Amino acid sequence: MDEKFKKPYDPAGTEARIYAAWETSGYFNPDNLPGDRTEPFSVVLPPPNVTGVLHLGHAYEDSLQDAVVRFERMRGKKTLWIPGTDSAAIATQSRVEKNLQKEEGKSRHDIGRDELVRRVREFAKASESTILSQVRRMGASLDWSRYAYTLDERRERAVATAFKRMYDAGLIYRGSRIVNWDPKGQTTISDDEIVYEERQDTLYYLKYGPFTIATARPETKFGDKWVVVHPDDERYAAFKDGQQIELEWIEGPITATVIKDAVIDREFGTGAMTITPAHDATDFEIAERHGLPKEQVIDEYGKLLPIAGEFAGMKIADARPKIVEKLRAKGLVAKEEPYTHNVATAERTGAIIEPQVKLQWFVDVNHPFTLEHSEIAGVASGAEITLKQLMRAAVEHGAVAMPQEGFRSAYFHWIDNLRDWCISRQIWFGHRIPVWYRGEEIAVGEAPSGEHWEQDPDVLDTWFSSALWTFSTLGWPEETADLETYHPTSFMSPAYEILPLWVARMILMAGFHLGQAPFKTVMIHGLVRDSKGRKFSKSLGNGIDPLEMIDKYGADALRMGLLVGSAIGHDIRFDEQKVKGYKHFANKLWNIARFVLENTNKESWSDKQRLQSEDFPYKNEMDRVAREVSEHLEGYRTYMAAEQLYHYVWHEFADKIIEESKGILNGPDETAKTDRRWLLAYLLSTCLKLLHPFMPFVTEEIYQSLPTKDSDYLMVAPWPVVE
RNA sequence: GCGCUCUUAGCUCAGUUGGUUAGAGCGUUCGCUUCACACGCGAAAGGUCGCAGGUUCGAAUCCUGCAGAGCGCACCA
Repeated sequence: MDEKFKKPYDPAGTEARIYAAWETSGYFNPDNLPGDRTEPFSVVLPPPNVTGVLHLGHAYEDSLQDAVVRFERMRGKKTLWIPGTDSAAIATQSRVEKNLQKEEGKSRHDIGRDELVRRVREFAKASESTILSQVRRMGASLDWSRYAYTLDERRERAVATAFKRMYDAGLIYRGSRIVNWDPKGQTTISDDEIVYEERQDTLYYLKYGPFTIATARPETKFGDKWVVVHPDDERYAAFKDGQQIELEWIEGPITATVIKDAVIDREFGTGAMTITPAHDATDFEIAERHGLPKEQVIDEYGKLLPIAGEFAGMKIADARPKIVEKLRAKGLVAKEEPYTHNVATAERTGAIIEPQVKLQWFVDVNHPFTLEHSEIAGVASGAEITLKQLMRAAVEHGAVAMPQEGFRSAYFHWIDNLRDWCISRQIWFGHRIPVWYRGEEIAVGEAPSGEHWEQDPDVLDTWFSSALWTFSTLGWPEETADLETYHPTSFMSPAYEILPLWVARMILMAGFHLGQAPFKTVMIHGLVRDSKGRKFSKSLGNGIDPLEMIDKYGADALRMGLLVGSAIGHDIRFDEQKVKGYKHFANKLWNIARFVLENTNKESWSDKQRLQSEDFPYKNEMDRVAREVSEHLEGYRTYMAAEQLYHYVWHEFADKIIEESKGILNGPDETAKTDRRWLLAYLLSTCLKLLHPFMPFVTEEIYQSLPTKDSDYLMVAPWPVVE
C-alpha cells in the first residue's frame, strides 16, 4: 500500500497535480480519447466574463456540467466541453473607463476610440488568465485546445456573417424607434437589461383646456399638442376625434387636437392624457398609429431642450419642481396626489431610463422569411416562418427539450411578449456593427473597397455574439468537422436569469443560421444564495470566494456541497458546514481505500473469482446502486445520484460491509477470505468510478494507487455497466 | 392584471411517473482513544409532509379552494 494513505487525504497537495496530469493526458480533447467512440456528447460552457473572477454561481455551474460531462466521457461517448470567455462589452468598458477617470482624470473622449478600445482589449487580456485558472481549480474537464473568446477573430467573422445573412433576409433593419436610453451609460439597452424599481412620486393633475390630465412627468409636457381619450368613454363623448381646441399651456396658448384611441385605460387618472411621443413607448405607438410628429424634449444627457423655454438646459430633477411651480402659478394644477409606481432603471448603471427616439439597428422578430433547411422538429424545410414562431416551435415540438414545466411556461410567456430586439449599443468596445455608409449607399458584412466609406460607429449588443456561441465555437461559418459532429450540442445548463437574454436567443440564432436547435436539452438551474437566502452582492458584503472554500476543504468537497440535495432549478442556500461535511466524506473514502488496499493483494484485483453465495447480495446491491446512479445522471438528476452514492459509500460499504469483513479477514476460512478480498476490490473500484463525476480529484488519486486498473486514468475508465 | 416557484424534523433541503413503518446533512442528547478513518465509531430524541375539501383500495405526491413566502412579465399617462 502507498504510504500516502497513512495520512488524512490532503486535497491541497493533490488537486493541482492531478489536474496537470489530466491536461497532459490530452483526454479533455475528444480527438485523443481512447477506444472507438462514435456517439458525440457536447456542451459549451456558458462563458464567464473575461475580466471577472470565479463566484459560487460559476462554481455550481461548473460542478453540474463537469459531472454530466465526465459521466458521458466514461460511458464511452466522444465528449467535448468547450471553454470560453465573454467580452461583456458594457461591463468591461465601464470598468476601464472608471479606472481611466480615477488614475488619469480622463474620459473616453479625451483618449479617443482607438486608444480606449486598445486599453480595454489589453485589460481583458490581462485578466483572462485569472478566471481561466479558477475554472481549472474546480476540476472542469474542458478542452482548452478549443478555447474561444467572444471577441477573437473567428467569432468576429461569425458575427459579421450572421449579421449579413440576417440583414439580407430582411430580419435586421435600421429604424428610428423609441428605445431604452441610459443617460448615464450613454447607450441604448434592451428590454431585458431593465430593472424596475418602486418609487414614491407625485401624480399631478393638470388642467388642459376642458380636460384634466394626470402625469408623473410634467417636464415632458411642453410639446404635448394631443389629448387622447378612449373612444367609448362617455365622459368625453362630446369631443370628436380630430377636434381642435385652443387652450392655455405652460409656455402660452396652443392648439390641441383630440385623439381617440382604445389603448387608453379609462380607470387611470381622469381617463384623458396628453402624449409625448418622443419619450414614452405607449405615446410613440399612438403617434405612429395616428401619423403624428415626434418632437424631442429631453436630450441624451437628461437635460431639457429649447422647447422648454426658460427651463432649457436644466436637468430633469432640477426642472420638475420649478415647472410645477410655474403651472401652479398659472392655475393649471388641479390636484396633486402621492403616487407609487415602477420606474425603469438600467441594470448596469442604475440610471433612470429615458425613452428616446433613435436611429438604431433591430432584429425583426415578426418578419416572415423562408427557412430553407430545417432539422427542427415541427418546422419543415422551406417553411415560411418568423423568428418568433421559430423560437416557439423549437421548444414546443421538442427540438429543444425543456423538461422543467415552469421554465417552459416562462419561456413561452416571454416569447409571446417579445418585441423587436434592439442590437446596437453606443459604446466603443465590442463587435462593431458591420455596416458602412457613403452618402445614400450602404454596405453590409465586409468593408467595401473605395474611398469615403464610414463604418457605423455603434457596436452590437453583447448577447448578439453570445447567441451564436454554440456554433461559433465550433468554427461556423466554415463547415468544419466539429460543427458537423458536435452541433446541435447535447446539453446546456444556464441560470434562469438568462433564459430570455441568452437561451432564447441561442435558439433564435441556431434556428435561423443552421436550421438546428442549439442544444438538445436545457436544464435551467437556480442561483446560489447566502445562508439567509440573499443574493451575493458587493454592497451586502456577503460574498464567499469559492477559491477560499477550495483551499479549506478541497474542490471535491465544494462540488458535493453545491450539488447534493439541491434540485436543479431551485435556488441554493450556500452552507459552509455542508462543504465541510463532504471534506470529511472525501477522507472517509480515502480511509476506505486504505483499508481495502491493506487487506487485498494483487490477485484480488485481477482474478475474477466466483463469489461466495453470501457475498452475492452485496454485489447485487452495488450493481443496483450503479444502475440507479446511471439513471439519475441520464435524467440530469445529479443531486439524487450524488446523494445516493454518499449514502451507499458511507453507510453500506463502510459501516456494514467493511465492519463485517474484519471478522472474515481475520478468520480461518481461506476461501471466504479470497472471495471477500475480491468483493472489496470490486466495490471500491466501482465506487470510485461512480463517484468520479462528482469528486474527480480524490477518486483519481486513489485510482492511481490501485494494483490493477482498467485504464491509465479513472477519467477515461469504463463506466460500470450493469444490466 | 397575467404567470411561475415554494410551504416536509430545530436549521438547510431531497423525495422522478401516487404504493409497504416519510429520508439526508448539519445541529441536539447519551456512550466510546474499538487494531481503515476522532475529518471517526455506536446509540437516541425529533415530523398530524401550510390549511380545508376532493379523486383513489391507497396521496407529501394528482385536482379544487384558501393562507403565507419568493420571483418573473406587463401596465404604470
